[in-house]
Order: sequence, then structure tokens, then C-alpha cells
Amino acid sequence: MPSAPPASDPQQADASDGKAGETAAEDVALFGRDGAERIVDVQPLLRGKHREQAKVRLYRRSAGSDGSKQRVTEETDEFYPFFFLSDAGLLEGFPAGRYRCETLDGDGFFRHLVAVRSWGALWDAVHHVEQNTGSRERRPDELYLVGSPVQQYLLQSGRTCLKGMEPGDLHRLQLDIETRSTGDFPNAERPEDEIILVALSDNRGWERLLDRRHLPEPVLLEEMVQVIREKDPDVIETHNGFQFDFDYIRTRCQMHGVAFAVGRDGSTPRAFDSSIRFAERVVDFPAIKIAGRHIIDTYFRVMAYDVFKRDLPGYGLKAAATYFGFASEERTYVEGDQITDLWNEDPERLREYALDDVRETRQLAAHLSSSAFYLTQMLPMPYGQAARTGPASKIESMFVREYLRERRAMPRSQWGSQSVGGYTDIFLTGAVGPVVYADVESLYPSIMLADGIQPKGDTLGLFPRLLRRLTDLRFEAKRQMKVADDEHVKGALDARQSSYKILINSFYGSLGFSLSTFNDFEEADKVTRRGQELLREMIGAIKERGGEVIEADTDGVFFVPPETDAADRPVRGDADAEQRFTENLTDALPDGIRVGFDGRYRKMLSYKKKNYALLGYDGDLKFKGSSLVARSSERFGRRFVRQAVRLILENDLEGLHDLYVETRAAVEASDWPEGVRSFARTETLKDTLQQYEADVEAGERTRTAPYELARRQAGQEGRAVRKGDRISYYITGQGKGVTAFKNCKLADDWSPSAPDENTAYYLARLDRFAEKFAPFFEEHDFRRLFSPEDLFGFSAEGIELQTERHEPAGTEFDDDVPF
DNA sequence: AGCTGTGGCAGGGAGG
DNA sequence: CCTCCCTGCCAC
Repeated sequence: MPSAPPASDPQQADASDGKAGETAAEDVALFGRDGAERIVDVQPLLRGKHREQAKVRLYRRSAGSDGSKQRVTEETDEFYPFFFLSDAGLLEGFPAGRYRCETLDGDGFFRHLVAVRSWGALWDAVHHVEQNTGSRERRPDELYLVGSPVQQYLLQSGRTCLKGMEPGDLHRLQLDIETRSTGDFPNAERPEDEIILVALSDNRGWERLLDRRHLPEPVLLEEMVQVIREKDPDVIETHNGFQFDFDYIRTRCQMHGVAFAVGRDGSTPRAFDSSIRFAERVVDFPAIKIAGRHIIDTYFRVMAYDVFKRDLPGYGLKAAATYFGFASEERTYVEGDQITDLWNEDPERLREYALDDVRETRQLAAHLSSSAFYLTQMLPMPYGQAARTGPASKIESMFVREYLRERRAMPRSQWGSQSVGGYTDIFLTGAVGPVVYADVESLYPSIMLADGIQPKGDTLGLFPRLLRRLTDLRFEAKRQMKVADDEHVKGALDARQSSYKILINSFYGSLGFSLSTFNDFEEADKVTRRGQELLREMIGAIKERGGEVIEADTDGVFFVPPETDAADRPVRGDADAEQRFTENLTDALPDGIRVGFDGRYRKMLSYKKKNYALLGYDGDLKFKGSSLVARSSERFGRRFVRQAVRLILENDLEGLHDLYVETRAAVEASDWPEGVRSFARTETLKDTLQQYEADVEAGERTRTAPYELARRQAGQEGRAVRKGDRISYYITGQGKGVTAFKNCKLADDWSPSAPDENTAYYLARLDRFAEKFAPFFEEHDFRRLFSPEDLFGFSAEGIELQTERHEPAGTEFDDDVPF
């Protein structure tokens, strides 16, 4: 096979400064007959601190008047964030960074072009090229895809093609393993630990696996591989399988020399470290790809769900299943440290437990993964990948597909950052009510549609078109959902509309995302600035119509509705009238902006911006914000604040004082209802220990208790502390002013028979929690309420709850400036 | 290898 | 004491 001349050395050209470099003349030889873009070179480009992006120069042939090939200059400086490969084998010397282009048929014509994301996908592509000669038969258009070519190839072949399918058409299998360990926790590398139970939800599959007494571990593993291959599932569903089950199984297989060959083509899974972000939380996990199958980890689906809901008690299988109502009453529960004993004494019970695990996983998956499933039907992404990646890469994949289809070069992403965010303000603090929450429906998408927002790099104008189309599709799906009779059809349409919603809401985020190919920070700022204006307009309209505005944040406002409306009809306290009043605010706002009614509450304790409590008409008390009750706070404090807020909203001040006195006495007596869990703090380690140490060395951060304890623990147990681990600890020593990181112990080291927590410190903590309520009382009343002195008895007589108005900063001052 | 954004609050350490 | 700065948690 003749080959094109090597591209000019990309490393020499301009690998690091990100500017367009000179182009070597011999590149011209690579232009194809059809005049489409051709790859000339591929080079790594350093971006930001640790980021690496590929930069690919694209060229277009111009048809010269004499028919000769000439480069079109205006497009030579475009850069591409993906690797382009010819599937004839574009690469040599991977991953050293210099790649040579070769053509398929010798005339400089790339017949097949595969766009590939990421180094891992590049590896896949090379593998794919080596393995699949059949791909040469396909027409180029079919190959303009983004994502791992191996996955794409499998996606297009046979039953893994999901287009036009429903989730029920897939053969799904749920997997769960139970392990026996001689230590406190399973250690996959330790020979004395072992897999004792493998539960597959398939009703015939598990029978062969559940009774291990006749199966040594290697045989069990081989049997499991065999069952999975026989069952041949399209999808394997697990809860936390990436971080536990698969990881553990793979390590055990390695240990025993068993090939974990569960791929459709008989291959073993390819593993790579990956991470995913859910709001502020970054989860690192060992991802694997099984050829021809999709892995759905319901643990991630649960976390993704909680980003919006924010009220899950935990992400474990049991907590999640209970939350969604999937845990049956007869469900078998087994603590992790009892598994080994139970296996010896009551294996039947353990079997039931393992089967309940897979049953719950199945229900979680059915409930939470359908939006990812429908997304694969519109995105160039396999199901498992759509469930594993964030929204920005999903949006981008749609853009890339269309740009490739149109044979257009992609823009380079902008440098910089967004500067404007949402408008937040608080107008009234204290106990108020009743209140109503009004919010602008889809604020940012509405603004982007109304104002024709379009990133500068988007030369095809895809951004507004796609946004409009997805909005229309969602509207249509919701309309059909309303008229559908069949519950099953309704559910499918709901999943569909929610997957549109995920994409629609991500458009704004991708504008301000520094790594997005189609980012545009000015446009992002335009959207948020307009959002601020509209929220202020809404606040103005509420005030004008007699409402008392309490708090506003980004796209919604809490307010006390007026007694009556303009026509003197009663509003406050009447659910329908309040809703009408709220929705009528739409009239005061520009076209394309709709105000929705999003809840009414009996009482609200307005504390600070983004921090408040709501008492519903059903007596349910909801907290928002981290300053009142955060998950990391000591439980006794959370409990105290929760109960105190309820008592304040119910105006039971005697009860409030009693609560304080009782809590104080319990702290002093070391009388903890839940043992150490009552007063331990639990924090998440966001960095590795190495990173922490390096930052401390560099003076960029100070020592803190959780990392110090993690370090001690790692030293003792020889276990690596991982990013995302949660550490529970408490404070020891004498006196309330101790330095925490020098006086702390792991919660597990506390003993009720010899309590050594720092009582003075925890009394001070209690007073810190009580201090939150100071703004709601006159100072001397506050002192009496939260005081242990009870010599003359306590009476709430004469104590009034206080509210306070907060003027928006800066406005009245400007008006008062004298000439 | 992967990763949507800004705004706001509490806790804690270090240094004045 | 106070202020500054960092991290973690949270709202939207």
C-alpha cells in the first residue's frame, strides 16, 4: 500500500502556544479528490494546568481554475478537539505524540474517517483498525461518528443497535456479588478473601451460581463467565458495580488466572480510570467497557437524580431502594461484617439477601435509566456511555455529528471564563407566612430562544436550531403524555421528555464551560444578565400587586401573597387564588417568559440567602441551604436546629427553651442517643492525600482534621485513602478552643465506656447552633431562651418573634447624595 | 480519561 | 479578638 508523505513535524510547529502555526507545503499531497477536509497532522496541545487536547489542522481543497489542488486559506487555522483517524491505520508511534498519515488507496484519499474522542478511544481505534478489516466495506458517511469506534461498530451491529427500540426490548441482567473477608473490609488482592455468592437476576442463571459449596472460587468465576455469555445480555445492571463488583471480580479473575471473557466477541473488558461529576462532587471510578454490552451502574443514576432532588438520605442500594419505595417489607438485610458468619451458619438467608439486592437493582435501573436510554437514540453515543458521561459531552457530540455531516471544520474553544451568574437577594428575615414560590419556567433556555443566543464559533447556527428543536420535541412529548391512557406509554413519554430536558438545560452550561468546543463566555454572560433583569422585573411586579417579597434566587421568588387582588377578590390563603395570582405575573413579563406556580407553604423561616426552612400545609418541614442543617454537621446539632425551627414556626417558645436545656444536659452527660454518630462530623475528602500534603507544603492550604486522620488511618491499615472517601471524626482534648486537627479521633475509635470527647467544645458547638436563631429575637429574650440557668423558672411570656427588612444594597444611598 | 456554570454560607487555621 | 483565605456543602 503506497503511503502519503509524512506530515510536517507537529511537535516543532506550535505545540504549546495554541496559535496557528505554519503549514508545510507537502501537506497538499494529502488532499482527497472530493475536496473534503483532510487531516494533516495530529498533535497534542496543552490546555490549562493538566489538560491535554488534541489539535488537528483541517484543510479544504479549492478547485483552482486549472484544476490543480490548492489549499483554501481561510480554513487552515481551524483546530479540532478530537483525533481523526483513517481506519486504515493513521497512527504510528502512539502515544509518543507524533503521528504519520497514511491513506487507504494511495491517492491521498481518506475513504473512511472516524472521529474519536480521547486517548482511550484512540487506543480502541487502533485496536479496531487491527481487528476489523470489514469496516473498509462501509461508506464514508456511516463512519462520521464520535465516540469509541469499537463501541460504535458494535452499536451498529446486530442487537446492540438501540435505534427504534424500547428499554423492554433489551435483554437486561442484574449482577451482584457477596464477598467473604477475613479482615474488616474485602481486599480484592488478598488470597484469603473470596467471592462467595454471585447473584444474577435471571431466574435460571443464578441457580447455577448461588450455591458455592461445591465450587472453589476459580470454578465459580469461570461458571459466572459462562452464564453471562450464555445469557448474552445487552445490558448488565449493577449498583456501584464499577467501584465494587466489577472491580473485585476482575481482580479475583486475575488472581486465579481466569479470563473474565464476558465480551460479545469473547474479549475481556477494557478498563480505564474515569471520573464523573455530579454537581460539586467528583467521583473517580475504575470504568470498564465490555464489548457489545452496556453497563448501567444505578449508583450513578441515583446520584444524577439527586443533583436535582437533593433529598436522598444516601446513595447506597438500601437507602435508594427505600427512598423510591422498592424495598419490600420482607426484604432480607445483612450487615457487611456478618456476611462471613452468615455464610457458614445460614447460607439460605444470605442467598435471599443477594437476590433482594439484584431485585432492587433491577427496579432502580428500570426507574432511573430510561432517560439515558432514550438519549442514545438521538446522540452518537452507546447506552452505557450515555449513562456514564456528563451533559456537556452529550451536547457536544450532537454538534460534532452535525459538523462532520456538513463537512465543516469545528471552532477552537475560547479561553477565559464566564463572569456573571444568577441574581440572589433577601428582603425579609424571620418567621413569615403563608408564602408562595413563583418561578420563571425554564428561565435560561427561554432567554436563549427569545434572544437568539448563539456562540461565535457556531458557524452553522446549530445552537439556536437544536435548542428550538429539542424544546419543540419536549413540548410534543409532554402533550402526548397528557393524553396517553396507558401507564406504560405515559412512563416512556415521561422518560423521553426528561431526556430532552437534560439536554435543553445543558445548553446554557456548555456556553460557559471552558473546555466546550462551542463555548462563548460573552453569550453566557448575556444570558445571566438578562436573567437578572427578568427576576428584578418579576419582583417589581409582585410588590406592585401587593405581595411581600421574602427571598429571590436566580429564577424564583418567595413572597407573601396580598390579601386581595386588584379586583378585591381574596388571594392569601386560598390555593387556587394564589396560583392564579402567581401565574398572572406572566402578564408583567416580556413575551416568551412564563411564570409558574411552584408551591405554597404555611410558614417560612427566612434565614439567609439560599438558606431557609419551609413548613408545608401537611406539617412537613423542609430545609434549604447548608447553614441551617448541613450533612456534614454533627447530628445532635442538626436535630437541635430541626426541632428548634419547628418550634419557632409553631411559636412554641417554652418548648424551644426546654429543647435547649435538654440538649445541653445530654451533651454534658455524654448521653448520646446514637453513640458517636450523634456528635461526629463527616466530611468528604475531595483531594488525594498526596495532593493535600503538597498543598500544605506549598502553604496553599492549612492542615485539617479529616485529612490528618485519613493519613493516620492509611498508615495503620496500609490502605490507600481514596478521593471521595468520607471520614467521620470527633474532637478531643480540653477546652473549647482546641486546634481541631491536633485534637481529633476517628469516630470508630470512640468508646461509650470511656467517652473522651471534648465536652466543652461540644457545648460551644451547641451554642453556635443556637446562635443561628439570634436574629429572630430581641437580644435579652434570646439570652433567656438559650440559657441553662433555670433558677427562677422560664416563661416565654412577652417574647415576640422578630422579622427584619433588608434593603437592597446601594439603591437608596445613591438617591440621597446631596448636590 | 473525564469534567456544565455562579453565588452564598460555615468552619477552621494562621497571623495580626 | 479580628481578618483573610481555604475547603466543603449547598441553591439554582
